[in-house]
Amino acid sequence: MGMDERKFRILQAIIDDYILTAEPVGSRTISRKYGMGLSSATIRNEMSDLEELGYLDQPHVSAGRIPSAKAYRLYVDTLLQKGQIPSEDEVSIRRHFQGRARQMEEVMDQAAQVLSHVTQYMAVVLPPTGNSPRLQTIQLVKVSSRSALVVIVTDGGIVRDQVITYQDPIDEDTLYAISRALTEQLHGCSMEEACGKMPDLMQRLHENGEVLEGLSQYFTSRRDGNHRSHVAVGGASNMLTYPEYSDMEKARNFLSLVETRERLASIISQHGNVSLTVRIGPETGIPEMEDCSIVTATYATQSGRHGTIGVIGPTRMQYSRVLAALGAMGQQLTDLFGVTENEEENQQKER
Amino acid sequence: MGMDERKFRILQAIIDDYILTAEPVGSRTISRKYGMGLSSATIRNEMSDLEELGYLDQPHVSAGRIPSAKAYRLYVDTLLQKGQIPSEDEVSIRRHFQGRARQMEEVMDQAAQVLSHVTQYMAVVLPPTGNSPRLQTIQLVKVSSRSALVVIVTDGGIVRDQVITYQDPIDEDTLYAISRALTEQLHGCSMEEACGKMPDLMQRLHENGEVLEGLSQYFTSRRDGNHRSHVAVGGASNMLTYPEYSDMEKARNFLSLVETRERLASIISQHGNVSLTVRIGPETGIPEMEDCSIVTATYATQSGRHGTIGVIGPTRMQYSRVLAALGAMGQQLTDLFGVTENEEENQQKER
DNA sequence: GTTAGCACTCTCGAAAGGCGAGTGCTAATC
DNA sequence: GATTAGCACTCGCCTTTCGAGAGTGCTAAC
Repeated sequence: MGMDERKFRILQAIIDDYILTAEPVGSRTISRKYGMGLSSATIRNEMSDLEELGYLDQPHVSAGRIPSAKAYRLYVDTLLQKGQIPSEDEVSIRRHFQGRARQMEEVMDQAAQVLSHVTQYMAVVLPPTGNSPRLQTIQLVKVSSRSALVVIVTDGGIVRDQVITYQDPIDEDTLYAISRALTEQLHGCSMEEACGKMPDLMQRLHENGEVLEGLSQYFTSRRDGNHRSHVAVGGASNMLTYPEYSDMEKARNFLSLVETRERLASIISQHGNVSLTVRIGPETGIPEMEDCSIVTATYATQSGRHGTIGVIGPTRMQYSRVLAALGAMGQQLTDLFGVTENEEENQQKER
Repeated sequence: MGMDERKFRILQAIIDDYILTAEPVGSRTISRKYGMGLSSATIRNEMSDLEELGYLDQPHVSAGRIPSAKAYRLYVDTLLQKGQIPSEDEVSIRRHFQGRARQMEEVMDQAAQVLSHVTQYMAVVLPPTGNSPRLQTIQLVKVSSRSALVVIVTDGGIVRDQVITYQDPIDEDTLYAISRALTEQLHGCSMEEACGKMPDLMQRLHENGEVLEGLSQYFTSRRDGNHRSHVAVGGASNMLTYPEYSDMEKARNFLSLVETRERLASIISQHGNVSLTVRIGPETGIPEMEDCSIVTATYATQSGRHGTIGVIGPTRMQYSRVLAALGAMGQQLTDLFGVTENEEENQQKER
């Protein structure tokens, strides 16, 4: 007994129906709604086979069948083979980003919002990370006579800023001079390298030791790449719509997980640099998400940095739609950050 | 029939018990657990009176009584009269912020986290707003030859930065010169005033019209004070713990409201500049929160700007504990932003 | 190989009934 | 006059029961 064409079509019908209704599917339903001119009895036999093959589960004897994780896997794999399905959602995604190019975090938030709205599941957007960013410009901005704001521009955009304070007042011109010196010395360095160079610099600019001290701490704190600035989440409450989470305890655990952004980010970013991944139910390896699937896509900024976007929904999610939406959104973000941040031509001119 | 001492104590006992159990309280329970040497029959009579006075509700004839919003109001008012109750939570709050002074948003997030953890309700932290911030320093940081990052420092700390782009390349020294000129001209201005001054400036520095154009747009976008940078939320999932939200539909609506941060922020920030407010159930005026109470406190940074912190929980929340925690956290944040940002001495020296 | 028919299983929802918590009233007591 | 014991009564909730309905597996016929 193997998996023939007919079995496959029946399985597909079952999955489609289950995605729609979240109820176990019976042989009669398939026979009528998805026809193929077969009687329920025949379907029944096939379903029995499919169960034995591990594609279907039966909650109890007198209920219909439910697709297993294995079934979804097959379903998604064939979906992926066929190539991306274009969709009308793509248009609505495009429309949301027309015009104003905003700040990165705003875009991320908006992307999560749109994605969750389009799919009706939960969406997560992570900022670009990867090959540790190279310093490009360092600038100290005077806040008061005894404190300054450190602004660091990396090749991949802006790293967050931070206030440093010191005892001896420093005026603007001096700050500017320090900034120039620092930029000159540290241009093109990674955070680690910058850490290494700091002692040397502190000797050279010893009269401003205090400033450099603060800066040094800052580099150290950012060195470990795991500092994720912002995690945008949208539509978490959508998950409560689905019967999968009608159990309060489950829902609570899930939302509690979503609230710890670091953990969520690490879950979402676990794709082996594959641009489009689908993890189904147990494949996620996360107890709170045993009834969930996670679909991720990546977007690129210039300089090879990649961000991740993901959709989390019940295992019976509308994969084709989610895949399409994620693809479209990934493209959209790539375009967006390409335009906003892309300065390759200019940089080449400069050299 | 009036509200005498004994009635009040009985009412208090009922509220205390209901806060603990979320179950209607019967006369027998009060008689036994909260003694006072009265029999259940006497309590019963008093409860009947209290119901007539509008302090108690009865879900149905053969159930115990439930405190009404009016009862909570009385309860909270006397709590407030007695003055702040010190608590052991204060210590745990203090401990969380020892050492490292971090970036504002991090502190906010952390505050929301701690607050929700201590109270077991949901916590919200809003950044300081108020008397529209005055520009202090404007600095353009080179990102590439054709784009720069605008960093604006206001008297109240840091305003977000934004990238502007332009056609003609500008080098660092020119950017610095522009920055100096802008700072000189716009120091002490509000966003609106800055908007007004821009046309004039654009004439004077006409060769850099493009940069100023971008800047002008930026000012305009920030002019309307409703631009709230960040809303920190913690413990939203805690709300699912309480039987008040065992109804999925309610829970969903609530969480959906929480997800739209603007709306949440506007709800939390609706305190008439009173440093400590309690809104109980219907007093909130928000349908999704009819079973909730909102407690807010404010914290101050220098220059008279105020931020808001709030806790949202079921109407039967542990008010005394929440009030204490909020008070402690408000103080903590005031101290923190006082130390980090407070430069009053220095500023006075400068003048 | 496919299908009709049938007995069987098991869940779900409604109805029924008992339990228990709590009340209000009355009459006795302090 | 306030307090309390006693008692009848109410009503939500829990459990049980039971029938309906959906679905299956098997067998025998096509």
